[in-house]
Parts: sequence; structure tokens; C-alpha cells
Amino acid sequence: MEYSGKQIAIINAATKLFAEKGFDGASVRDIAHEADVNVAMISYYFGSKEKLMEAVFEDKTNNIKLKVENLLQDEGISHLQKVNILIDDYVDKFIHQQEFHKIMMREQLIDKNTPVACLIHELKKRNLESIKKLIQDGQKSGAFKKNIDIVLMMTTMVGTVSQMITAQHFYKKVNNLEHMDEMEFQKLMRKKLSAHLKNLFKQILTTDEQR
Amino acid sequence: MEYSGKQIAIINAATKLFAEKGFDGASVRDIAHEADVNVAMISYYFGSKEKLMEAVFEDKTNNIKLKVENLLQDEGISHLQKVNILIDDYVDKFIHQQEFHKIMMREQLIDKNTPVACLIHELKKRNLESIKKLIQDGQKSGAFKKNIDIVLMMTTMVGTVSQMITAQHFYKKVNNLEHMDEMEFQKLMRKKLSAHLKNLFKQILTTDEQR
Amino acid sequence: MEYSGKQIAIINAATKLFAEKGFDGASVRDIAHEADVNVAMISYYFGSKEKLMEAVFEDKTNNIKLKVENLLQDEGISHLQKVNILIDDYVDKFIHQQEFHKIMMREQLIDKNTPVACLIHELKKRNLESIKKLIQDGQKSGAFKKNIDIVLMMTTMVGTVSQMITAQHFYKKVNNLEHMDEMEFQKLMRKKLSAHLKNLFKQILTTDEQR
Amino acid sequence: MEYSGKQIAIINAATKLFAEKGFDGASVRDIAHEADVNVAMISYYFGSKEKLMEAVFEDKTNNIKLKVENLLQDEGISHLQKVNILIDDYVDKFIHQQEFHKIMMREQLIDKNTPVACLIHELKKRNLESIKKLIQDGQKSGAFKKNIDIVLMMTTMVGTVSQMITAQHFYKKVNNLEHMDEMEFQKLMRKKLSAHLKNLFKQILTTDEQR
DNA sequence: CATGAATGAGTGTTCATTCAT
DNA sequence: TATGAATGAACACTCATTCAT
Repeated sequence: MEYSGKQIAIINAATKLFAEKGFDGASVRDIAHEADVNVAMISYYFGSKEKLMEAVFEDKTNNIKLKVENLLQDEGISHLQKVNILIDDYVDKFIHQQEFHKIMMREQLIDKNTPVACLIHELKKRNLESIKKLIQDGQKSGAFKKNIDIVLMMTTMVGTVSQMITAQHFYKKVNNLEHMDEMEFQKLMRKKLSAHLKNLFKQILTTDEQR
Repeated sequence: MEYSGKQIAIINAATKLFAEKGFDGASVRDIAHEADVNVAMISYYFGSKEKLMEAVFEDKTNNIKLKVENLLQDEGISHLQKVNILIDDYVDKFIHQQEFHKIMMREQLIDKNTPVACLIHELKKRNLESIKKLIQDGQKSGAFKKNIDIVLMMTTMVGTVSQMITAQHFYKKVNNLEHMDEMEFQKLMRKKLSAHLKNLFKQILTTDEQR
Repeated sequence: MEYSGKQIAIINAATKLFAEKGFDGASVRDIAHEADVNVAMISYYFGSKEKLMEAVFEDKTNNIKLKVENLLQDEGISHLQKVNILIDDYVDKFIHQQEFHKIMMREQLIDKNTPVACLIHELKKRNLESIKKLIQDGQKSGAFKKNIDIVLMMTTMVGTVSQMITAQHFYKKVNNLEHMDEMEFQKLMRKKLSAHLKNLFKQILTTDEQR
Repeated sequence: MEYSGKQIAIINAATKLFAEKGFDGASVRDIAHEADVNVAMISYYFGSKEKLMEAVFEDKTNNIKLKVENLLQDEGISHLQKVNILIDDYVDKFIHQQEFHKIMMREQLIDKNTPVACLIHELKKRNLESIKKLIQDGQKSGAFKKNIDIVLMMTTMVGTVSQMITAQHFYKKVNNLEHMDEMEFQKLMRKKLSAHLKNLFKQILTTDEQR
């Protein structure tokens, strides 16, 4: 699907406003104004507000697939290193596409099987499959221990990053970073999250639980 | 603040619908219908939809404070045990008040300093303070290592549990638990999350990072 | 169903505008303005524009049933007289409720099975049944001939009166009655139509067709 | 006026949809889609939706003039036969151009002096003039009685046929002809209407009213 | 104290039409 | 000549809120 300049403007405006205000909180007039186009263009191009949301998803998810596939075949790096690369990749993606991820978070909270909910489901499933392979490879080689709840592990990765993004104002405040430059803060978050998750994952993947 | 029966019915209905549909997605008519009261009652009792949201918060946050205070003085249990109790408590609270926590998640995503956002901020700050004390006690005693990013640790706790709740349908599906009884599934989540977080926290609190 | 003053005002305004402009041609704003009420009242009272149309029908059809029932039992008047009374009644009803009849005509032209179309269908069926009895009584008594296509006969009655109403401007013009007082013209139409139909019906009912 | 293929397609599509849904009920998009042309073509070719309606009229009325002119001079057939031929012709025209006639009926119901209303007016006036001559010839020859309200007579002809077309579904239903083939049903209507009207007109034209 | 009635602003969407090419 | 893109106005309808009682 190739989009025109105006269509891209609409999608970006929608991404921003859906992230900020939610689907119901952002009116098509808001979006049209933000995109600097006529209100009617949204129906004209996308059919409806719902379809626009789907377009936002399809547009943003194209760039969001984790680069696990290439990692799997690479034999020059250790299994743990692969996981660490994955973490870096995920954290980066999340931080650089905060708006879209906020939309995803919101959509997952909705108690209905919207078309978008299905798209999210498939996206997550695909990601999970890839990671599963990566972990299982490590398990076969003996690098990782057995009995790893991969879904739970992923829940911690996704959850921790999501929560950090969601509550970044809070994080800034309690760490007295309120006046830090936005870019610098993102770098900091990236570094902290990355190290934190790598540490946790090493624990999950390699240390036997002692009860 | 003492609420009448109808007021409580409204607050509960609002809690349910705000959780399901979000603030903008749930109309006062919906809420009034769910609570089986006249539409005008909501403005009449609470002033406005916004104020109703605040009332929901004030009502639900009263029961949500973590029982850290008592824990702190208890000398019969180890520092790690205290943390574990805390985890259990938090997981329980979250699972038993999913609706309210969904509302909180949503509200934190909003890009405005709403009164509710402030309430959340204060709640989190209070919780953080208590936990900080608990951790610092452990550090002083030598049970916990130095250089713990408590906020990051909390981010993982809150994030993991949030994510689990948000994506519980996904968790069910990929683990083939779709036909499991709801109560049983909640128990399972509780157990899994608890063990998982205890394991992680032990790592964070006691093991020195090896780079 | 009891309607309030405002509801009646809306129904009357709708009747007028639906008759003048058709269902699609009359906007709810037009109707609200004509009825001197807020636009939202229409949805509030009737649910939707479609439902308003149905309300118009149900309201107007209550007063429109032909008084055939009483006629049937009356033995003091001849069968032909009964038919003549029926004609008078029908012509009167039509002329005094021109607006509603215009709506009916329009609705019958629509190529869809609208709820209103069904109401019309039932109304016509009921009328037809009653008239059938009246004619059959006359046939049994020998006053009317056999082999009468009652539906065709009714088609002529309804069609002639409808056409007269529809083209009354034309009738005025070609007969140079353009400056005649409206009331007087209605009287004239009534008289002409009545005499004309009685003449036709006498032919249909009593004279054997000669081919 | 010569129309191109696309223009004819538009006119035919418009004829169909105006008949089915009315002027306001049929959108230019519907029409363009039905005609398989670009939406802009309609404004481009006809100027506006209103002008398109006028074009529909001008196009369809060219084929609709009754063949009275030739009849007038024919001396080989009786006056009553001439009237009967006229009836056959009219019934045929109506049945074969139901769509256009439905449009005419609707337009006459509108309470405004639209250009189309004027076209209808002129068409009817022309028809009336011709028929008047035909009748007056018969009166002069003594074949028809004096004091015939020709407009009223025409009202019955037009009204009966219109009503039959409008309510043909009803006619089918009450006569249990619902599964009759469409072509066969049209033939039946044609035969019934023709015979019925001839019978009525003979009464109107030749029998003295007895009061 | 409680509520049906009422309101004006706002919702997403469709409209007939025009513009740039 | 022909058309996809674009537009502003209008559409039916819903919103949170207020008012009169």
C-alpha cells in the first residue's frame, strides 16, 4: 500500500492524537486539523475513523518487526549475546515509536475484539514464535536452562519497557531529571532499560531457580 | 466522604465501564444505565463526568495502599521475605482490582496533567517511599546489595503485572488455557507472577551484576 | 400512545415536510425548525428520523379507517347507497388529509420493504376486506352484477382521487380556477370527484360489460 | 440534443435510481456507480444534479407523446374505437416506462415550481389538448354525450394506471399472483387495465348520467 | 431529593460540486 | 476530454449538562 503525502500526514496526525487522547478522545476534526487537511479527506481516503486506526496499525507495524530472523542463523555470536541484541532492538523500537506503542497499549485495554486487537494479537504471536526459536536454540546448546516460561519472560520485557514509557514523567521526577534534555533522557532510558533487562534475562535464562 | 447506595452503584458502574471502554468511550448514559439510575443523577451527585472519575479514584485508592508500613517494623522475618510478601500483596491487589488498574493504566497514557494523573502520581510516590525504606533497611543490614535502581525495579514489578493483566487473553491462548475457569486462571496467574517476580527481585536485590 | 405538545408539533411538522419534500428531502433540522423545537428532541422523542416517519403513520392512520363496519349492518339503505356513502367518506378523508396521503403515495413508490410500506399494506388490506364484504352483500342480493374486480375498482377510486390531489394545480389552471378560494376549491373537488366516482362505480357494479 | 454513450448511461442510471429512491434519495455517487462513470462526469456533462433530472425528462418525454395526432384524421374508425386505441396506447406507454412514470409521480408531489414540474405541466397540457379535440369530434358527431368533464376523465385514466403501477405488489399479493413471471404479469395488467378503462370511458362518454 | 424534559455543542460521515491536471 | 483529489456545507445523531418541577 502506497500512501500519498496527505494520507501520510493524516496517519501521522492520527498516530499522535490516538496516542495522546485515545481513539474516542481524538475526534476526526482534531486529526484533520493536526494533519492540515479537510475533515472529509479522512472518510475519503480511509473510509472511516476505525479504518484509519487500522491503517495506522498496518503502517506502523511494517517497521516494527523484530530483527530476530537474521539473528537466528548468525553463528558468530553466543546465545546470550543474541538475546541481548534482541533486548537492545526492542528497547530502541519502543522508545523511538512511543506514540504507536501507546496506541497499542490502549487498544489492548479495550474489552472488545476489534480488528486492531486481532492485528496486535498476530504481531505478538509472530514475535513470540521467533523468540521461542532463539531461546530453544540456546536450550539445546545447553547455554540456557530448561523450564523457561517464555511468555512470562516476554511479559516482563514488554511490561517493563511499557511501564517505563508510560510513567516516564514519574521516573524523571523521582530521579530529579525534570530538566534533562529530551534526547538525553531517551538515551538514559535506553541505557538503563537495556542493562536492567539484560541482567534480568540472564537470571531467567541461565540461573536455576532456588526455592 | 460517605456515599449513598446510588452513589456507590454509579461509582461501580463507572469503574466497570471506564475500564472496558475508557473515559471517552463510556458515556454517562451508559454508566447511568449500568447503575440503574437516572442520567441526571451523575451530574447531580458528582458535578460532572470528570469529577465522577476523580470520585472513582478516591474511592478505589483507599483500599489499594500496600501494607508496607506494618512490614517495616516486623523483625521476625527476613528482608527478602518482606519483599516477597510485598510482591504477593501487590499481585493480589492488582488481580483483584483489575478494573481499577486498567483505568489507572489508561489515565497514565494521557498526555495531560489531569487531576487524576496527580492522584496517581501521589499514590505511586507514597508506595515508592515505603518500598525504598524497606530496601534500604535490607541494604543497611547487608542482605541486599548496593546500587539498586529501586524505581526501575518497581517499574518491572508494575509493568510485568500490568502487562500480564492487559494481555491475559493472549497468555491464555498461547498456553492453551482458553477454557480454564476464570477463578482458576486468576489463581494460576497469581502463582506464576508471584514466583516469577520473586525470582527476578532476588536477582536484582542480592546478586552483583557481572558485566 | 399519548403524545405531548412538543411531540405533536414534531409529528405535524414532519407530516407537512415529508409531504412537501419527501422523506429524504426533509431534514430533521427543517422539521425541528418547523415544529419550533430543538433538533435533538426528535431523536430524544422518536429515536430516529425513520422512527419519526413511523410515528407519523401510526398517528395519522388512527383517524383514517373507513367507516365501512357500521355501514355493513345498516339495513335501511340500499347497497348502492352504501357504496356512495363510502365514496363520499373516502373522498372527504383524502381531501382533508392531503398531506398524509401524499406521504403514503411517496412511500408506495419506494422500491424497498420499509416498515412504513408494511403499515400501508396492512391498512389497504383491511380496507379492501371491508369493501369486499360490502360488495359481496350487494352481489348476493342481486343488486350488483357478478364478476367484479374489486381491486381494480378500488384502484380507480384511490387512483382518481390521488391523481386529482396530486395534479390539483393543473386542474385549477386548465379550468381557470386559479383564483378560487382554497376552501371553495376543495368543496368543488369534493363534489366533482364524488359525482364522478359514483357514476363510474354504478357502471362497474350494475351494468353488464358489453364487448 | 445528441448524447454520447456515457451520457446515455448516466441518464438511464439516473432514471432507474430516481424512480427507485427519489431525487433526494439517489446520490450522484450512486448514479455514477450505476452508470459506471466517474462522479465528476455528472456535473461535467449536465452541470448539476437538478439539470440531470431535467435531461432525464427531456430525454424520456420525447418518446412518450401519445399518438393522437394521426388518430384524429383517420376516418375509417369510430370515435369510440379511437378512444379505445388511445387507452391501449397510454396503458402500454405507462407500463413500458414505469421508471420514468414513477419519477413523474414523485415530481408532481413536490410543492415547488421546479423546472421539471413545468415540463410535466406542458406535457400534460399538450396531451389534454389532443384528447379534447378527439372527444369534441365525437361530441359533434353525436357519438359522445355533451357535458363531459374531460380533465376528470383523464384524471381517472392517469390515476388508475398510476395507482396500479404504484401498488402492483399489493395487486399481486391479494390476487395470489406473487410467483407469476414478470412479463406475464405485465401482460395481465395491460389487459385488465385496458378492458377496465374502456368500460369506464364508454360509460363516461356515451351514457347519460342518471341521478 | 430526584427526575423527565430540554439544550447547544459536538460526533462521524456523506453530500453535490469544483479544482488541477 | 476526462478524472482523481479535494472541499465546505450539510447530514442524522449523541454528547454531557442544565432546568423546571
